[in-house]
Amino acid sequence: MGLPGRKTNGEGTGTPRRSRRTAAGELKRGLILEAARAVFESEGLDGASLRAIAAKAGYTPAALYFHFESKEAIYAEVLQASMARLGAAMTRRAARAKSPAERLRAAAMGFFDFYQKNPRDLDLGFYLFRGGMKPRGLGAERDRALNAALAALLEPIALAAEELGAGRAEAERLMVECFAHAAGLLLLAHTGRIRMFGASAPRLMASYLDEKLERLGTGPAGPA
Amino acid sequence: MGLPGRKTNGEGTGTPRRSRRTAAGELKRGLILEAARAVFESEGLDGASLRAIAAKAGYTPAALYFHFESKEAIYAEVLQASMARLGAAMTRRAARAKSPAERLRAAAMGFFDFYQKNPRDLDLGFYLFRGGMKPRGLGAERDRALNAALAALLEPIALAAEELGAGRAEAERLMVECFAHAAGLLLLAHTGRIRMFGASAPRLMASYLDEKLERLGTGPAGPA
Amino acid sequence: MGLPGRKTNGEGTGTPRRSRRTAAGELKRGLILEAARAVFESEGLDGASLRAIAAKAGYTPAALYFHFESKEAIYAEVLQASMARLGAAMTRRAARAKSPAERLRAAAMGFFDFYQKNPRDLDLGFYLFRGGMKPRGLGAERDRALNAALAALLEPIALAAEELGAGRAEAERLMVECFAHAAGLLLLAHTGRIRMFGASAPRLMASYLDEKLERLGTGPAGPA
Amino acid sequence: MGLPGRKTNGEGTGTPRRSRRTAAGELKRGLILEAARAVFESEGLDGASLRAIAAKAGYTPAALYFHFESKEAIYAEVLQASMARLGAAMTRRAARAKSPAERLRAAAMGFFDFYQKNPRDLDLGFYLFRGGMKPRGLGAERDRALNAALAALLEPIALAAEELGAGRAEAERLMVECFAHAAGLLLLAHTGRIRMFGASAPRLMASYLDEKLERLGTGPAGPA
DNA sequence: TATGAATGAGTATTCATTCAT
DNA sequence: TATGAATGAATACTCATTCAT
Repeated sequence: MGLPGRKTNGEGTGTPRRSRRTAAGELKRGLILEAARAVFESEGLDGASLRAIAAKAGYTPAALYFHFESKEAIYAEVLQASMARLGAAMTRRAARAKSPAERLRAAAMGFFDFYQKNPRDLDLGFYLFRGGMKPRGLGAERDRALNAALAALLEPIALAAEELGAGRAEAERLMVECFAHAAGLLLLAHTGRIRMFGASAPRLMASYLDEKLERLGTGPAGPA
Repeated sequence: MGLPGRKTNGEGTGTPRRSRRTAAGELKRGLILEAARAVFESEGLDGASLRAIAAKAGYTPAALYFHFESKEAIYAEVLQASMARLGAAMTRRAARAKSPAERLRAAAMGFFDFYQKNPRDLDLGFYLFRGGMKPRGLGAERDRALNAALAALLEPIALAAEELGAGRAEAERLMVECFAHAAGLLLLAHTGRIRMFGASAPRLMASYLDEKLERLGTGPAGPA
Repeated sequence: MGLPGRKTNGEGTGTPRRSRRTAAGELKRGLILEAARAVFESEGLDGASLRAIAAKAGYTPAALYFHFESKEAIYAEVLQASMARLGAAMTRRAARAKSPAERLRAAAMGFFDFYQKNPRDLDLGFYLFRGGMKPRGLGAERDRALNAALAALLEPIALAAEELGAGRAEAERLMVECFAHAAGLLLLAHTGRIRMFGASAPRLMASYLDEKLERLGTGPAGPA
Repeated sequence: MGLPGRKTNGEGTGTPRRSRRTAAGELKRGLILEAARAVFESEGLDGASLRAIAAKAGYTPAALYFHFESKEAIYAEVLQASMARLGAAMTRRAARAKSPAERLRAAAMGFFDFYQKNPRDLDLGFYLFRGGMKPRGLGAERDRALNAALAALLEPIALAAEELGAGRAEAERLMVECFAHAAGLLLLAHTGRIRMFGASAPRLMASYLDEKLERLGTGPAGPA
């Protein structure tokens, strides 16, 4: 009666065997992802079991397997959606910026503030960008996609730096530095290590950008 | 790689109630911690179950409870050992520094390099400093201890900054910023997001410190 | 011996959240309860672990969780079924009684005889009516339900006493006394302490009722 | 190292292989039993693990095996001690009784009150008089001993009844009835089923004895 | 497309007991 | 006489996944 446990797990690469052509199908996928996000939000990463997601979505756990290959696939798509929201937030913010310097600030602070205000998205990002995804074969491809998405998201920072006179290499370096500083501050803030030093994360991020911009104006910092 | 470090291991931390001061006992504790580290290394944090650790150590799961109060206690002690090694590395490095500026650099780069070279310790740190430890009753107390240890480890940075003319507040801010930048860079490097931009994490860290030191020499950055 | 009784089994008791009204499902539930009863019978209450029950039923332990919320839920339902059988037996007996005195006797002796003939049901009752159910959160609610069921079962004794002229308070007292005497005799009989005195439990119960009835006829015993 | 789990369990009957001749040995046995009692008192039956008892006694679990054959053996001896205390309480009470009727009352109420006031002893009695003791071979002999002790304890009731004119058979029957009624009331009281009917257990016991004594005075109830 | 049913592996922890020392 | 160390079996319960229907 129902031989289980034989984790055959697809044909190797990671492309779902489902057709995914019907409009109804897409809609249901969306509802499930919504439910997953809600569960992440309320229960955190550890509480976000397939069962919990299914329950929230009004489905049986088994039903999800028609729409998604695995739990990790759901996680990944939720992260994708999260990054899409992040991108939207950053775009919204950039639209109001008038000068290159303002664009740089808008992009970097947009990134920072999004995660500052949505700590669960941060959780998600940390989790999935790290070793969370077990079936590595599946992960590799998605990893590329996530990297590309991330690069696209951060690109405005580099562009603005170029507009401010930096060379391409320097501009990219600055972009990475901003990303790193933001990530570090967020990590600290998120885990309470910032408050413990009596500091304010957003202010630290802002002043970091101040210094960077000032330096950009002054002149190139030399090759590093 | 084995040496569990100096452990101090007073009477209040998290060891079973009995006396257990025998040399053989301590040795076995060490072997178990070694095994735990190895499991972290090979299986990642999620795979580091009690069973896995016990198996690696050549024990029955139940046997571990003679030596440790709980799984979390093992985790915590492994982390403690990791931080002890970090501290030792930083101290070694600081010993060779002659000027305040060098001391600051030594401390910050010592911190950074340790984790750069021991990515599993980084994993451990990230995991345990975050919400990983569920049973909050135990966790709360240990959290304080870890925070204190961390603060003590980073303090040399602040001290050096003060020697360089910074006020206490500014010095602490700088310390936090260095910590955050290092953490961010490590995170990125660790997850492959740095190479993808063709950058070198240690060089980025070094140049971050250059800028900071230069700014310190120039004069205070104003209140933030 | 199988029939789990009338179970009523509304929507609030202790069954998994889903609809599950399928005939096959109910049947399997019944089989599991049967198995649970059998395990109680052969292993005693302490040996009645989930595993044991599952094994007897031909299931994996995990499978039971599809049909029941928890181990205690199984216990409770087995007890419910037991009480349902008890109720049926008492009702059958009461139907043949013509006078109030006969009704009182029928109720009390029906209660007594049921447990006398089904010692495992007695075990079950003793166990579950005592501190056996650890998770008090669940237990508290169920406890009320069981108390109510028990009270309803014994009520005919009090009613008959009232018909025989007793006031409400006296009638209830008598009911409790009968219950206690029956419980005590059953306990003794069940543990072999009765035979050891060369006495017959049913005869003792019957003569206890004789005395009580005689006393009721004579007049009230005064306040106690 | 250290092949365990092979429950060889003595040579069959239940006589400990220990010598038990030294005075010091007896003293330590006593201390352990004391500890066991204290644990029963504070933790209840389920919390009374060997480990807990050993800890309370200031020993290692393994140490207890020098003094006792098994956990059940400790339980049994604690019960023996409990019954000894019960006997003492009853004797004390009987000493103050002047007439046969008073002696009967003293014995029965002494029994009842002891358990009423020491519910943990009741727990113990219920547990061990029932199927609690797993190694049945061991249990059989002890069972006889316990039965004998119990019979001796209750005998004063029968004796008093004889003094009041009852034949031996009738006297024994009365003794058993009193025992049963007390046991039943205690069970109900102990599990909260008495309060639920708004009755008071001791009062019910007392009035039961009133009726019995009245009936004894009146004349024999005829053979049953 | 979805469900009910079931699985096997896994979770941390407790237990009474044993044995070398 | 007692300990430290270890064991194997047990505990209830969760998980992602599968499959027949």
